Amino acid sequence: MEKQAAYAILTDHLKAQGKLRATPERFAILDAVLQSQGHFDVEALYYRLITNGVKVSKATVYNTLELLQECGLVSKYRFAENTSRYEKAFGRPHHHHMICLNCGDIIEFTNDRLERIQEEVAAGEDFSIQSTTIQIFGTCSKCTKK
Amino acid sequence: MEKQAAYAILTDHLKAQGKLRATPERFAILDAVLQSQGHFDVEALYYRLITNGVKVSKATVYNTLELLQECGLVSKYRFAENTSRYEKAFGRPHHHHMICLNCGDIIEFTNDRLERIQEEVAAGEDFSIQSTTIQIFGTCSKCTKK
DNA sequence: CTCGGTGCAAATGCTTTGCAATGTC
DNA sequence: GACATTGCAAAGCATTTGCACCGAG
Repeated sequence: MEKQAAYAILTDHLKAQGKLRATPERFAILDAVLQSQGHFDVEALYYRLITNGVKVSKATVYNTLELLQECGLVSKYRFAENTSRYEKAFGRPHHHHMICLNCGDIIEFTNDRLERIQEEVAAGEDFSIQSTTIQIFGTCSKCTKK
Repeated sequence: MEKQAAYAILTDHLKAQGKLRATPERFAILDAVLQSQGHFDVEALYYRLITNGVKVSKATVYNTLELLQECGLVSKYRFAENTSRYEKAFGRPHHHHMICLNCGDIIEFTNDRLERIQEEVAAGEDFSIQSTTIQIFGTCSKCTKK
């Protein structure tokens, strides 16, 4: 089950860093992230934690999300707004986004050729890739029809 | 000369919108943008304007940059930080960025195949593209060598 | 002369920080 | 016990807003 694997990744990361501690808050936040669907912002995640009876502060949510990002369990995005958006990255293939500027809908897509060309381009500059983001802004089919 | 063409684009846009006025501030900011090299943030542009003796407020800079974005004279980006970055879009081909997470350097690149595949992907979803952004995060060659 | 635009400063909203209290190791 | 981590509230920043004044049309 994915939960155990994700826990293991986090635990390993904590140990690997030497001084990081395994606190209940960190695992509670990881839980909440695993249960999430699609994209979420800190506000929504915090709200879900609180209403589920988990006592955490927003500061801890921010800190932990950064930690989870470091071990590849969540991805952080910044579309057009001034809020950061996150999404669970565990057990999901690397993918990109089409963002509808009208209704805000986000369509995910994957494309091997895009990945390969990006690698080629980076290699040409001796640039070593850590992560890539492709965002296509425009109007989705639903909004075009209206 | 590019300045005249850019002025014309802005003037046309103002007229086209019906109620927008041609104020000296708007053209002064456009001037400053045209003189810019690479990416800049509001702070830097504002500072350049002030030190050049142009009296504008930051609010106007924000407003005008949005206006210039609407008529395609500047592009707005959001890399990882919490500041928006802009760059002059006039007379430049559509391009993308590799961002070095170590030194912050930004390498620009263009690639026709990437553009074409993006179009294909969007077409497959009946999504009509307005703009696209590709960001490759990682380590640049200079930093790798160190 | 009318209303859109500007400057200023205050307000907003996301994110970070400082510090005492807490609990992991 | 030592010290990383937490919670809380205050501080920071980038960006936006409200409003009186100004000036383009």
